[in-house]
Parts: sequence; structure tokens; C-alpha cells
Amino acid sequence: MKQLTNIELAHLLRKVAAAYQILNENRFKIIAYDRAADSIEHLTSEVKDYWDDGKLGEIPGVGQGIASYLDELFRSGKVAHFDDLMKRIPARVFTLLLVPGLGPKKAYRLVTELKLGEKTVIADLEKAAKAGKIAPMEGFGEKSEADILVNLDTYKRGAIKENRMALSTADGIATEVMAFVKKGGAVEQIDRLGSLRRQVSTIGDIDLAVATTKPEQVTEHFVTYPHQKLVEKGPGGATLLLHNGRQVDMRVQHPKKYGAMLQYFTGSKNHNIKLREHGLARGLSLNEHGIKNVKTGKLTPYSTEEAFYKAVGLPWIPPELREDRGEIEAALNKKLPNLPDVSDIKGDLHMHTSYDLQSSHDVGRNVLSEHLDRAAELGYEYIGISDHNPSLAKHSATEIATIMKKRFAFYKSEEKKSKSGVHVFVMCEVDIMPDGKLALPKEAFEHVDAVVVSLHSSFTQDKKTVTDRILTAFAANPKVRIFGHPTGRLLGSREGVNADWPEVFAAAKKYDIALEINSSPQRLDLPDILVYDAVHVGVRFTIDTDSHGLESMDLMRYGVSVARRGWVQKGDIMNALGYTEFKKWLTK
DNA sequence: GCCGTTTTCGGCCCGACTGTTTTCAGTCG
Repeated sequence: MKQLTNIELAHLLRKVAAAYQILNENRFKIIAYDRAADSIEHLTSEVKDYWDDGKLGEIPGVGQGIASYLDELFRSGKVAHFDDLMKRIPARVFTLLLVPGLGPKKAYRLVTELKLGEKTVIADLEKAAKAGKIAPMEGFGEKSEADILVNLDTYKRGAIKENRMALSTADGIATEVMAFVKKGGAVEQIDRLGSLRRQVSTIGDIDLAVATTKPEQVTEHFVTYPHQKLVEKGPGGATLLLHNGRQVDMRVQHPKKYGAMLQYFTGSKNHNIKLREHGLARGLSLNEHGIKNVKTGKLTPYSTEEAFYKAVGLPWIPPELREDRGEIEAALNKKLPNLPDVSDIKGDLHMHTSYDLQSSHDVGRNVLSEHLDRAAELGYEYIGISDHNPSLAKHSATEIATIMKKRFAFYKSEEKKSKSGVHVFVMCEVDIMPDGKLALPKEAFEHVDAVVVSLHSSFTQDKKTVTDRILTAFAANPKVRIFGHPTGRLLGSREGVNADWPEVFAAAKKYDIALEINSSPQRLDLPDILVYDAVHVGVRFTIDTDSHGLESMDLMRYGVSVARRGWVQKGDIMNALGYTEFKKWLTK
């Protein structure tokens, strides 16, 4: 049997939830299946691995019932109960669920009452809407019929496919819009909301919040920001579709109630659910306007998030942690991590200069002295230059050693000449070849202080092969100190490798190799959820920019955001160490 | 169906919006 991925399992459980909804099952049962699906989708290990270890019950939201169905699935390839269920719901109902505005109940009624065809369900629905057959149906109407046509169009354009932008892109747009909004006056405070405030690696819409006593004035000014379409405007704010196709939603709120709104719209959904459960257990009902005492019905507004969290007996929780990964429990036990700040970073170990190392990969655009001056401006004590290794195809091992020796001498003399006061580590980013061997001959290692090893090819190897490959590389040479952009993912264009991460983390710990958190907005690799797993088994990190030009040196903050989302503390970050301590670690 | 600092039974997040309603159901975030 083809092994089911977590995404496929989540999809299956969501289908079960939808089927139950159509069949008017207990709504909490439906929620339970949806929650289990959500939980499985966000796991960093395969559900199959939990099953192998007999630990299905450890997955949050998976209890005895769902665990026994999953067990049946892994044993026999199917679940009799689910199959029975699916027999009662035509498959085309699930297709319609992809149309915005259609949930299980409406989809089911449309399919059955209009007798929509299995293969032609979308076309049939469109035909029915155009023929005016939907409006007379009970619970539907003229508006519903028109909406369905609009939403079908959205569906067909594929607009509901994930179309998320890089965090840095969203950040840039937000900064610009926020400056514009401030110029309009009456802004007491302005903040990012949602995934942007939580610094998620990819962002859908840009959400902003403004505290003001003059909401109309702020909104009227906001809607004069250059746009292609005013999507919505009301007393609570407005939404604009910008010329770049991105949507910006701005909400306005009175300063007295601002804290509750900021908390509510920062999310995440799962964090808020957990927080509201926590509040309810204390007789407090939380919403976007404030906190209601369940007994008295009295609603108290909060001007700040700090006061809002305090009211439910918790310290303020940094937005990056609000993903329901144990942050509420940690807050209760006063065990919240002390998150790092970009100012804690004392050096950048992964940069490429324009020095021609005769590599098959790309070189940088600036010379070392420029990097050193910029590093001094950023307050760094040291940098590491990790140019790509010379091409193996074009040179013999001896030639490569010579090339590397010459470079080492050049960089060292440049370091001496520089007035920046910043120290240089002469490093190298070495390819991990498909068999795990390093693409730098042994004799060349004499001419580097340390190396970063990275995957740049064969990203689709199977789990065992790629895991062995990484472990082989770790053991190849004691100068291997950093594992660069570990998964190799490129956001929106390439999946990372499918390694056995717990095994990789154990090996990193064993060899004291730091995992890189690559700050490049297209990478943000190691991904935050894997950082979270790694940090909890004691792995340490470097946060680097992988700069190929000076301007990228400013992107360090995005790597720090990933670290914060992964619960990393300053002590877990090697390049938060001062020069002497760091050198001791790097060159030991 | 899940789960435990009120609970192994009896709860389960909250509100906005929409359309069709005359008190609510479905969908969404």
C-alpha cells in the first residue's frame, strides 16, 4: 500500500467531519475530527511513525476512537467505518466544498436536489444557477444564486489556491502602508495583526490595526492609499486590493478597547481557542471587545494586550509563540522562553563575496572589505565568509587545495587591512554530494577555519538515503561545524528533503554541529516547527543570512523571527556568543 | 470523539456576516 502522508490523513479526517456534518451528527464529534485533522497536518513527524511506536494517542486531538481507526488504516489500508460513511455521501459533494461559501450542508443539498453529475458537478452547478434553479430552493435565494456564480468563477480561476507572499514582502508593504496611515493623523498606535505579527514564513493578506478616537478620519485617509479596488469599507475599518494584487485590511478601534482587538486578531486561531478555554475555566468569556464575566455578564475592555493576558492570569505571550504549541501551559508555569532579539547576534557566518573561487555555484556581488564595513555598522564582532567550494569537475584535488590556500591568505590580509575591527573566519560552503561525501578534498580543509555543509542537489532522495547522506557528511571532517539551510526548501517552489529529523538532530547534537537558520526570505530554513523540535532535544543553532550582496545582510531579523517561533533562547544560538567564545567553539 | 487545576462525566471558543428568516442555520476566520 502507498503510505499515506500526514496531509492525506488530515484530508481524510476532514472528509469524515464533513460527512458527519451532513448527517447531522453530534457537532462536537465533528469538531473533534476537524481538530485531529488540524493537529495531524501540523505534526513534524509522520503519523505512521507514531503508529510504528504505538504512540498514536500522543497526537493531540487523537483519542481512543480515532486512534483505533488510524490503526485499522495502517494495518489493512482502509477503515470499514469510514467506507460505510462515504457510501452515504456522493464524492462530488466534497468537490463542491472547494467552492468558497459552500460548506457540507449546502454542497450536499445542491448535489442531491439538483442531481448534479459526478464528473460534471461544477459545470452542472453553473448551468443550474444560470437557469435560475437555485433561487427557489428553500434556504437559498436570488442573492445566493448570484453569489454561487461569482464563487464558481473564483474557484475556476484557481484563486483559492494558496497564493501567499514571502514574509519580507508582506513586511515591506505593511511598513509602507503604516507610514501612509500615520500621515493622515489621529493614529495613537498602529500594529501588524495576524500571521504577519506572528512572523509566519509566508503571509496571505496583510492585516493592520489602528488605535484611534477618530476612526472615520483614519479610515477615510487609508482608502486614499493607491489601490485597484476598494473591497470593503465600514465603521470598523476598510479593505483595499492593491495594484500588486495584495489585500490590505485595516481595522480601527478605540484605544480603550485596543488590547482585546489586538489579541483577538493576532491569533493564531488555535492559540485563541486554547486561551478562551483557559478563560472559561475561570468564569471568563474572551472576545474581541474584551472579557466578559460569565456570571455577571459584565464586559471589561482592555487597552493593552498585557492587561488582557493578565486578566486571565497569564503573562504577556510574544506573538511568535501564539501557535498553541504549549505556550499557554508554559506561561502558566512561568516557563516561557526568553526569546532572542536581532541585537543579540554578534556575527554572520554564511556570506558569499565576489571572490572567484571557481565554483559551479553563484558568487556574491561585494568584496570582503565592504562586508566588513557593513558588519561593523550592524554591530557585529565577527563574520564568516562561506563561499561555495571550487568545482570538483574542473579541478584536481591538488588544484583545489592551491585555490583554497591562496584565498585564505587573501582574506587574512584583507582582514588585517580593514579598519572595521570585525574579525573574519575563512569558511567555505561545501556541497554534500548525493552519497554524503563532501565536495571539498581532504587536503583543502587545511585552508579553512571551518565549513558549512549544505544540500544543493538530489532533493528527492528517500528518507533513509537522505538521512544517511546527512549523517555521513556530519562525520566526514571535524571542521564541519554548521549544517546550512538544512531542508533545502524554497518557499513556494521546492519542498525540502524528507529526512528523519529526530535522527539528524541527535547526530547534530553528538557532533556539536549547529543547525543553520537561514534568514533568506525564500528559505527560512530550518523551518520554525523543526526548530521547535530541535531546540527541545538540545540542538544548537547559527542564524545566518546567506548574503550574496550587502543589502541581504539586513535580513538577519527574519532568521531571528524563525528562531523566536521555534522557542530558541539566546544561549541556543552560537553566533550570539562574543568573538572569543565563538572562536573557541567554531575552531575547537 | 476528546479530555481533565471545577470534571473519568459532562462539558466542549466566539462572534461577524449573510441570507433568509421572524429566531435561525450555515459559513468563515
